[in-house]
Amino acid sequence: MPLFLSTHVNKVDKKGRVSVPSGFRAALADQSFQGVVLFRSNNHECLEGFAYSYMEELGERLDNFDLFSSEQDDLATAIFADAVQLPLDGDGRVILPEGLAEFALLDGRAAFVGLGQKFQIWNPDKLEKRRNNARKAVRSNALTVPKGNGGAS
Amino acid sequence: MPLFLSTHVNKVDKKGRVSVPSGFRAALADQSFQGVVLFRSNNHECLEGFAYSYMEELGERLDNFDLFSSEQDDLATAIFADAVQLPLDGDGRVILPEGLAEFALLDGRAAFVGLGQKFQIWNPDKLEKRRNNARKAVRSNALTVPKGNGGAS
DNA sequence: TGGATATATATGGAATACCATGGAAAATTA
DNA sequence: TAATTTTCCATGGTATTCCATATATATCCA
Repeated sequence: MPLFLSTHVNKVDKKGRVSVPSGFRAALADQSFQGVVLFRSNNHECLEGFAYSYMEELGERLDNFDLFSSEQDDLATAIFADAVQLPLDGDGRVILPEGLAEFALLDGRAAFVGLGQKFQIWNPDKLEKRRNNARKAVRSNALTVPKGNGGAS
Repeated sequence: MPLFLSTHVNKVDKKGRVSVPSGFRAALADQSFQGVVLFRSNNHECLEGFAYSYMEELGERLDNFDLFSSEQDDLATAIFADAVQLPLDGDGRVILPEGLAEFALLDGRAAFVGLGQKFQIWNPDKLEKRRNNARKAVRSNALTVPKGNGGAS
């Protein structure tokens, strides 16, 4: 299973083009759709990115909510309605839609942050704070990665 | 299952290259990805190293958290965002990214410390102190190795 | 047992390939 | 035709590969 790992900062040119880090492209290699899916994060001022195949899995998970529950509706709206599907060009770049770039406060540089199954795109300056907060949270809440299905509620 | 054992001190050249001890390489032999994954330790001024397969396992475990929960987000950020995936070159070396070398205070030499499933990379001088402390802790707390699935919560 | 040879490992430097990036050309749309 | 989007190509920088040498470890034979 390919994972999104590490952090890479790339430039956004005036046409909104950004190189997807080559390591991330490798994680997308054997997909039917050559590209990424992006949408606004619910928790931070950043973008969330997935492989297309993972979106399908997301759909299945949402099925675990009651079909007409407001939670299901809210989540589906937040995720699917807002998502954009961006193809890679011949040189491994995508074009960030203006609205998304604005939302994530991306001026000229974009930090691709690998989070395993997904990744995020941050303004490099904002990211630094976020990182420190995450580390702090892990330490102070004594968060650990559960064995087996330990995290299931 | 790969086991990392013993301690080896190797040189870091000016390009940041270090030979991974051959014993460690043997532990990585039958892996899909020929290389190691490194990130900053949360507890010490050293680096932690894993086989790629271990990261895959971590990824699966993290999947057990709700996808957009802050716990999932914090853990993934703390673990995956900081991690780097380093391939072995033809001679069994990796190149240490500058940021990581700096964090672990590695100037020209790196001590690879086998810890079973994982290993650490230390500044050889700092390691000596750490070792004494660890031995002391084991003695005074009468620490022992749990048997079977002792680690399960 | 000692010495010599062979094997494996570690290390340094040079050649090569890859990737990110900027700009221009071609194609598409209005 | 003008404006936009998409594809293509050129370049500089960086990372990866290749080769050559030194050091240590193991093997073999006398």
